[in-house]
Amino acid sequence: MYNQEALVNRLHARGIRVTPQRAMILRAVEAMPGHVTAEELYAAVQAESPYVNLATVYRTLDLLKSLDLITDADMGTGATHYALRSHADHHHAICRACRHSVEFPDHLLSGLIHDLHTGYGFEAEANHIVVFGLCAACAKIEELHSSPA
Amino acid sequence: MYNQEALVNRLHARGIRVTPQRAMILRAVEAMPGHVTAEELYAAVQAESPYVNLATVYRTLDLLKSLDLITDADMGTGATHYALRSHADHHHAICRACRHSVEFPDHLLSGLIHDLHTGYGFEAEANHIVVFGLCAACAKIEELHSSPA
DNA sequence: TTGCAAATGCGAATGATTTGCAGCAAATTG
DNA sequence: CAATTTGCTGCAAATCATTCGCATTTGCAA
Repeated sequence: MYNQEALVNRLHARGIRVTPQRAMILRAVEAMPGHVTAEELYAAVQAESPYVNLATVYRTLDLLKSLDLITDADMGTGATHYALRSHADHHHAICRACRHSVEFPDHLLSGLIHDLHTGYGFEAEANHIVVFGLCAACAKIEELHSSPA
Repeated sequence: MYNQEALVNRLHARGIRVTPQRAMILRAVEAMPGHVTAEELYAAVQAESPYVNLATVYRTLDLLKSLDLITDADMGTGATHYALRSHADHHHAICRACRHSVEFPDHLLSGLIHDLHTGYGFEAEANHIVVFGLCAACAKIEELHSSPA
């Protein structure tokens, strides 16, 4: 898996200070699977050391984002979800009814990304696209509700 | 263009009360082009009558959303943008550097929507998809900054 | 060691959205 | 019609994620 120190090394390599709190946050990001909220990371880091501030978590997340090491996505829950860039090989289709999310692979977007590039010169950062809609089950339910008009 | 009373009629048709404030908000939604924030609608309606509350604007927007008459999209500005469902025949590619947005047509997503449907039974409501990335100009600038490594 | 820039903690501020609740208006009932 | 139920509104207060100001601490360089 991940080096568990990969992010720390990346920061070092770029001559960025790696403070204890940053190291803890970085390790937490790497250790947690998939997408995490700032709050969840905060909780994880607190378990290790209670003297890390939520604001610092946000600031570190911002730093990592600006270095392109993590990606963020709005999954429609109110809180931003973060994930390692290297984890971003899939996307999400989220059902607006049951809130469940279906992951779908990267290549379903390759057409769109290609078209945006050739047609508009736009470099889509399609790392964690979120598409809303209705999952199979909920779509069926909606249908029942609307058809007997 | 739009009937200017189309939404009002739709509500009537569904047996939903059309109060003065709702009528004003509905007309404002129809009159304003493209995507609007709740705050902008609020301002527009205030101009007509100062006794309409922001909470009512939100509540009406929720109502319209639940009736599928409008769509909402997070354009990354903090505030949700609303648009008439009938206006939703395009999508947005937003540059994370210059914040400009490129509109792209519906059909670039047809492949994705089709794949999600056949592969996952997911009914994507791809009315106002927002894709972030870099526009042609900003991509070039980024390139200059990173290449001399 | 001295100094300065960068990083942190803390609590307060922000900004969009929601909610509780009392008052009102419209629709429904008898 | 009067009475009653149902739903809408305004208001102000509450939420919730995120950011800021600012005083303090830390890391690294001279």
